[in-house]
Amino acid sequence: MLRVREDAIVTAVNRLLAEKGYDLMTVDEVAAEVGIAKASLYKHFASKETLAGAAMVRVLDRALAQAETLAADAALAPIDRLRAMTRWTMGVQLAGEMPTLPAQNSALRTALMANRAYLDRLFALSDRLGAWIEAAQADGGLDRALPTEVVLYTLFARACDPVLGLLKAGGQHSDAQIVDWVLRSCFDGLTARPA
Amino acid sequence: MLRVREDAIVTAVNRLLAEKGYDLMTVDEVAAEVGIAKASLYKHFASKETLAGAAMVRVLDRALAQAETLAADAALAPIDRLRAMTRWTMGVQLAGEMPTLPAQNSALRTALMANRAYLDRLFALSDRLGAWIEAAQADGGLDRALPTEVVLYTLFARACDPVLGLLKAGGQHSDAQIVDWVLRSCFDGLTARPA
DNA sequence: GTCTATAAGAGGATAGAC
DNA sequence: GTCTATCCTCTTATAGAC
Repeated sequence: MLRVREDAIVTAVNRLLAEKGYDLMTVDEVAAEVGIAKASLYKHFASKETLAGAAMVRVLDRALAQAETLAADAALAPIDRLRAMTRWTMGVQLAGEMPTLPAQNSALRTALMANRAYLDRLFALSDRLGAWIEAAQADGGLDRALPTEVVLYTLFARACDPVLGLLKAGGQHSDAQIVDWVLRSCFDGLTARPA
Repeated sequence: MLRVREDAIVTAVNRLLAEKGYDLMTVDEVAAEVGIAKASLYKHFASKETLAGAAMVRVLDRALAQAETLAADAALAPIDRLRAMTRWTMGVQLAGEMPTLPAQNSALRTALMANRAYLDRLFALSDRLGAWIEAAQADGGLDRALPTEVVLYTLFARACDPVLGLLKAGGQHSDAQIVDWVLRSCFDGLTARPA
C-alpha cells in the first residue's frame, strides 16, 4: 500500500517535472494530481527537493535497465549502443516523461549531491556509458580527439535538448522523424560527410 | 540620464539571467544590483517579463551586430560564417553574459510573443542564419538531409548548451579549449571522420 | 497516515509622499 | 523619477485533530 502510494506520487512528480520544470512545479499540484492532501504528501517525502530526487532516481533506474538490455546484445558495436541509448533518451523526452532539473538552482543541487540513491545511479550510468565511449574510440567508431567527458556530457545533454521540443511544437513532423534528425546531427555532425 | 539608467538596469538583468535564470532571479535583486529602489525600477519597466524581454533584445542586438561583421567578410564560406557565429555565441555564454529563459514558462512566453522589439530581432537573426544555412547546403558544406529548421534550432541551442557549463565547472580546461571541443562535436559529429 | 487549517516567508507589484 | 512602506498572492512547510 505504502509502496503503491509513493509510486503514484513519484509518477505525478515525474510528469510535472517534464511538463513545467522544477521551479514552476508546486507541491500543491503534486498533491492534487495524486488526489491526497499536501500534508499527507509530506509524510512520505520530507521536501520538494526530495520529491525531485525520487523522480530522478526512477528515470535513472529506467535508463540503467535500458543500458542493461543493450549490453546484453553482443551483436551491437559500442557506437551503436551509444546511439541506441541516446535514441531511447530522446524518445522518453518526446513522450513527456523526462524530468528535467535546472542546473542553476543551488539549493536543489546541494540536496541532490547529498542523495546517495541518486548519486549511485548517476555514477553507475556514467560508468557504463564511459566504458562504451572508450571502447568506441578504441575501435575507431568515435572521434578520438574528443575527451570522454565531452562525449558523455554531450549525450546526457540530449535528454533535455530543447531542439526536440521546438520541432515537436511545430507540429509538422512525427516523433520518429524528429529523433532521426537530432540523432544524425549529434553523431554525424551538421557538415556534409563524403559518401 | 534615463537611457544610462535603463542601460544599467538591463545590464544587471542580463547578468542575473545568465547566472541564475529567470525563475530564480528576483526583481529585488535587480534593484539591489543597480542600486535603486524596486519601485523606481517599475517606473522604467512594467514587469519582470518586460525586464527579461529587454535583456533578450540587447543580446539579440549584439548577435545581429556580430552577424553583420561576419557578413561583411566576403572571404568566408557560408559554413564558416555559421561556425564563427556559433563560436561567438558560446564565448558569450562562457563569459557569463548569455541570458537564458526557460522554454517552459508560458506566462513569460506569452509576454515575449507580444514583444515586437524582441520578435523583430529574433526573425532578423533567424533570416540571416537561415540564408547562410541554405547557402551552405547548396555549396555542399552542410548536410542536405537536415531541414533548415533543424540546423537553425541546433545552432540556437548552442547558446544555452549545458555542456559548456559542465566542462567549465570541472575547472580542467580553458574556455577556448571547451569551445573548440563543443564546436567540433556540433559541426563534425561524435563519430570518427575519415581523414 | 489522512485530513483541515495555518504558520511563515518570499516575491511581484503598487500607494503616496517628496 | 526616487524613495519608504505596504499590499496581496502564492508556496513551502507544519500543527494538531481523528
